[in-house]
Amino acid sequence: MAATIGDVARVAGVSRSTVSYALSGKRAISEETRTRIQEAIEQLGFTPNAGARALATSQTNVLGLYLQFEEDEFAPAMLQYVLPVSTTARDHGYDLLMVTDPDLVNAVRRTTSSAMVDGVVLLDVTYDDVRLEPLRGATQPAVLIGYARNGEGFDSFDLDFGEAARLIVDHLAALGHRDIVLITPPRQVYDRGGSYAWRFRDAAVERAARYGMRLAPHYGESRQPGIVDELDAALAASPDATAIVVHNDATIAALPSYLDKRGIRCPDDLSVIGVFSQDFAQAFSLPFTAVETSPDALGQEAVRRLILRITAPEQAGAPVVRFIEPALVDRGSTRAVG
Amino acid sequence: MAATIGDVARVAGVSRSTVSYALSGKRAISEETRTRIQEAIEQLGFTPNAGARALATSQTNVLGLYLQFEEDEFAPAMLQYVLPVSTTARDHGYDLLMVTDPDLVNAVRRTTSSAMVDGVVLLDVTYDDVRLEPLRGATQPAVLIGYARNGEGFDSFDLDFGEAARLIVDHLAALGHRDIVLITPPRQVYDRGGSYAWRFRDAAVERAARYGMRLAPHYGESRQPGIVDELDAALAASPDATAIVVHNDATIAALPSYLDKRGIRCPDDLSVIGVFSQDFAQAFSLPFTAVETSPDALGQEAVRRLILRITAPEQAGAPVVRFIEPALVDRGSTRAVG
DNA sequence: CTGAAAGCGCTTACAG
DNA sequence: CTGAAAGCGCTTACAG
Repeated sequence: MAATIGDVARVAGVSRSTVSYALSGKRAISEETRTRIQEAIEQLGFTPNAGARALATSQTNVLGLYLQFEEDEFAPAMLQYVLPVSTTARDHGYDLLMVTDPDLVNAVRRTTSSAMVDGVVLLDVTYDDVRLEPLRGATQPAVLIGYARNGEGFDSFDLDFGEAARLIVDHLAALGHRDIVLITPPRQVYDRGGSYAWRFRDAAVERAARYGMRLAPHYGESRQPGIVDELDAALAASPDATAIVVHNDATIAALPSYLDKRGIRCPDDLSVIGVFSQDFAQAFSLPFTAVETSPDALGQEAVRRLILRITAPEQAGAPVVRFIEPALVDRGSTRAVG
Repeated sequence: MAATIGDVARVAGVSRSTVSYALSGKRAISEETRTRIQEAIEQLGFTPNAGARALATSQTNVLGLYLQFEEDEFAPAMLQYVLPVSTTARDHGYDLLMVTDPDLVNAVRRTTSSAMVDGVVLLDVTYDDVRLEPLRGATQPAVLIGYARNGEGFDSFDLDFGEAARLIVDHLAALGHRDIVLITPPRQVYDRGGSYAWRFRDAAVERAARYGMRLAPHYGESRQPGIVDELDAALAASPDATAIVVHNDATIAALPSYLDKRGIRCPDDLSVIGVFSQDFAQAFSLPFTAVETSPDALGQEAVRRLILRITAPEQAGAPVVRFIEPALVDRGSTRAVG
């Protein structure tokens, strides 16, 4: 069917090894030979067979991206991470194997030990991530987008959610707020071990305590009508709250409509502050001040690091756990009180 | 590093071919030999090398999924199609190579002619889709999710958008509506050749004309503040409109908030009817009657067909263009007028 | 029921 | 500057 390197060699009148070297540039080829080979390649529409190349070089130029679509997760939020990973990989000459098999451990083991991928990107990382075990036995390096307690030995990239919480509480404290509601990720995220959930919440609680502020955390929901019910309940439980902090994608996306419906004016009646990315704000028309989550930067940095570890492990050095610095984007949805 | 079939053979005390046959089940193996092999496999943690297997069998058990993230597209909507494709593929033993390279033609050519994939799933299909040309030369079968004029020879699966439009217009006509606004996909979708855009619009216009109804189409936007501005303009241009039909994901997602803000009650002041999936409705809490777009069914059917064409081409028969039947899901957002 | 061997299409020392 | 050959790790006729 498809042309092989042998066909190219025959048409160009050279040996197969010469064609191979012309392709890789790993040794000098005379100008004339090179053009003959080039012509043969074009004439035959030759592309090297990926399997054969992988077998010979032990490299696939494919990265594995492992993620799950959880029921309690807000799908649009996850997509923000997939895109930069995909783009960055391609920019460096890597394709992406997207693995969504619910049997995580097996999927990781299968794809790594069959040498389908040169490296692994983990999304939806949990505090005790079951995928790390099979990964330790793997020959391929891995990078986590998120943070795992058992992540030792792997590069990790995540937002500094503790710092994000402190930034927000400080901001509200400076404006004079004393009574705050916090909507956290759904309870299932905690159960599953999504550490960003409690890293943010615990830091917020601690910081608020330092200021002597009242801060009431409530588990948010990811689906209607739960989202609205939970908001109602949370606000009813804190009738004097002057601000709401939302660390929950589905809830913040539904908030503009909720506030309208309840006749709550922002920031006049209630200051609002969230945790989401610029892109997310765009897509959902969110007019709220927020800590930027920077999925683009995170994805890009993670993939770059992974590729460095694949191609130049000695340069990559020791595993790094990098918490990127959050920044507050003021969209004017908070105001001074008292 | 990783154990090979030779290692397994040695440990089990059999030949490599016997191990291979034990793996594939393609010939009878004595019970005793089988268990020895099984033990050796487990002891060594053996998984067949994917590249070697691909080289020997000309099969990768990988499907290519080709999509673009367009600026003017509402990302969450696209994800609905990715998920069922991924899930269905895995259910049939296939992994998914996700290709988002902006250089479409080259990406298709490269991945098919290097034999990285056994089959191709095309998303974001346009009326004159440039990816079909390289696909004709490919040895792998392809399936389109969407419709292309130059799609002859390929299996295609899409919603019957013409019928969807007629269903909606009929529904509104039966309720006595005579003056309707239609928000279509963004202009760029038309420019790019997204046929679902005009298939829906043209059918709606034609059907409305038959009833002697006024139907005013407006290009919707995909980002704020354009969405709101365009809605304002569209409604202002049809001050007597009693219903709005929204065939635009970003607009329908923003509509609840818009209606609240403008104090428009639905369906009392305005009947609303959309084109979106059950899942989309859930995620965005959309209380609107709509034509179900069935991304799950579409993705699943498409992948099944593709796999049939890969594994049993003689059974697959002639290429099929399947427009799945739309159904109206009544959520009570339309009412009788006049 | 099992084995020895050829072959899939590349890359890369080894030789010249 | 170029070629002949071994080897990557599988599968599968061919033989027994």
